[in-house]
Formats: sequence, structure tokens, C-alpha cells
Amino acid sequence: MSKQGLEVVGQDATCCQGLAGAPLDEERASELAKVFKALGDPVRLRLLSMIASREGGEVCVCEMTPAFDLSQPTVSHHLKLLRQAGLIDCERRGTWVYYWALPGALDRLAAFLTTPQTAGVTA
Amino acid sequence: MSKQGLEVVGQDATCCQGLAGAPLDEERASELAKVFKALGDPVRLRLLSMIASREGGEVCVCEMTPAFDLSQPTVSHHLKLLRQAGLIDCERRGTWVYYWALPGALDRLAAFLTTPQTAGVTA
DNA sequence: ATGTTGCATCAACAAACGTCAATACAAGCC
DNA sequence: GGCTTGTATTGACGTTTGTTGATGCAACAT
Repeated sequence: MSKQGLEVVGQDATCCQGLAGAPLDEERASELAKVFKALGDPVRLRLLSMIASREGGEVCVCEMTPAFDLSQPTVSHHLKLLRQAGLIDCERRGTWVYYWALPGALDRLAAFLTTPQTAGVTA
Repeated sequence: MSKQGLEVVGQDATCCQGLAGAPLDEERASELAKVFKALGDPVRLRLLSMIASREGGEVCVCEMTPAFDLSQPTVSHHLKLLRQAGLIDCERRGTWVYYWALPGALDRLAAFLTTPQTAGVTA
């Protein structure tokens, strides 16, 4: 249940150039676009925020579904897209399924967007 | 020519909660989703990267159009979406139109995505 | 004025997306 | 076994998105 999922913003992605470092090549652009596309929906953003901001780190689907004015399959679908984007993962425990955020993905995305300091601080 | 454009990731957005700070409300989620949606296309990512990574800060459309295997109207359309998302702006100078990145937008987006340090470093 | 070049807008279409009702699957309970 | 509850998948639908050729507009050249 925790298979598939992009490795777009892979473990060693931090080493790579950011958006403003050098022009993106076609392949990397496509990979990154998938992740940003996953974030490009208000429902998914709220789901991800709900999960990422949770103290324990995990949120039960049974808690997310009623939080939206949407059908259960629709929420399930959005969760699937977030998972395929490599932003979250899940596990079934008994009857319920719990989702958690993969924080590394968010951090790497943030690093990718961060504009390199225009002066000094180059370390 | 430099009117319209979201102020989603507004000047004072850095003060606000990030994605993992607290669950997003519906309105803010919708605003942010528009920006991420703009980033959710490989062509637009490459255009933005091309612009943001440019030394002088500006890129002429006449230079971007031939860099893609797409028609001129398509490139123009993508540039429009990036502008409406508040990520870039442009100005006409004579016959040519120049685009530049609005770096604050990227930085604020990055800040929004950055997971709060899990321990210490709270300053 | 007329033509030329660079860019934006329009109209149209196929593909992708968000949504739902219906259905299937998984796990616990009787 | 069957029933009930929680979640995922399927199939269908209207809407949005990416793309293009045709057209319009702005600025320069002659």
C-alpha cells in the first residue's frame, strides 16, 4: 500500500540546481511539474496541510473525508494523487487507513524554489 | 502591460502559517493552488527557470519562443499564465517584450512549503 | 501609406481533470 | 458463514487545460 510514488525530488535532489540556478532541462521539468500539479488543487493543498500540520504526524482518512464537502471517492482520489506525487504515504491499520507527510519532499521542493542569495552568503 | 496578477503570496505572506503550520482554510488554499497550478506544467517551469536564471534578469520573448517545440501562441499563453500567477512580469520595449521574474513570489512560496524545524533552531 | 516583424488574442478541438454514483475490496463483528 | 463499516476502484459526466491556425495589434522601416 505504500508502493508507487515519484522520486522526483529525490534524496540527492538538494545537490541539484534550483529553478533560478540554470534553465531546466525537459526531463527534470516534467518530473517537477507532476509534483507542482499535485499541489495545484485547493482540496489537495488542504489535505496535505491537514496531514503535515498534524501533531502525531498521522491522520485517518475517516477524519479527512467529513472535513470536505465532497464525496468519499473524490477525497480518496486526491489522496492517491498526493501519494503518487511522493508527498505523502499511507498504511492500513485494521479497518482504517492512516496518511502521513513525507517532509523531505516538501523541503526539497522549497529548496528548489528558493532563489539563490543575490549577494554574499555564498558560504 | 504589467497589470493583473495575483497577490496570493502577498508581501506579508511570510508572516502567515506555512503548509505544515496549521490546516489551510478554503480561501487561502484556492489562492495558493492557482500559483502551484501555474508551476504544474513542464513548459511553464522551463520558461520560468529560463527567466529566473538569466543573469541580466530579463529575457526577450523572441528568445524564448524558438527554445520550445511549440507554436508562438502557445508560448505566449504560458507566459500569460505565469504572469497571472504573479510569478513574472513584462514590459514592451520597442518591438520586443521582455519578461523578468518576481523573485519575492518564489521565495514566499518556498517559505510556505518549508517544514518548520522539528526541534530547536526556533530562534 | 505600405509593408514587415514581434507578440497577443480568438476560435476550435482533443486530452486531461475533478466529480459523483455504483461497485469492489478489506477488516472486524455477529 | 453472513452483515456492517471504512476505503479504494471503476465508469461516466461536464469542465478545464494545452495546443494550434488564423487574425489582430504595436512598432519600426522604407
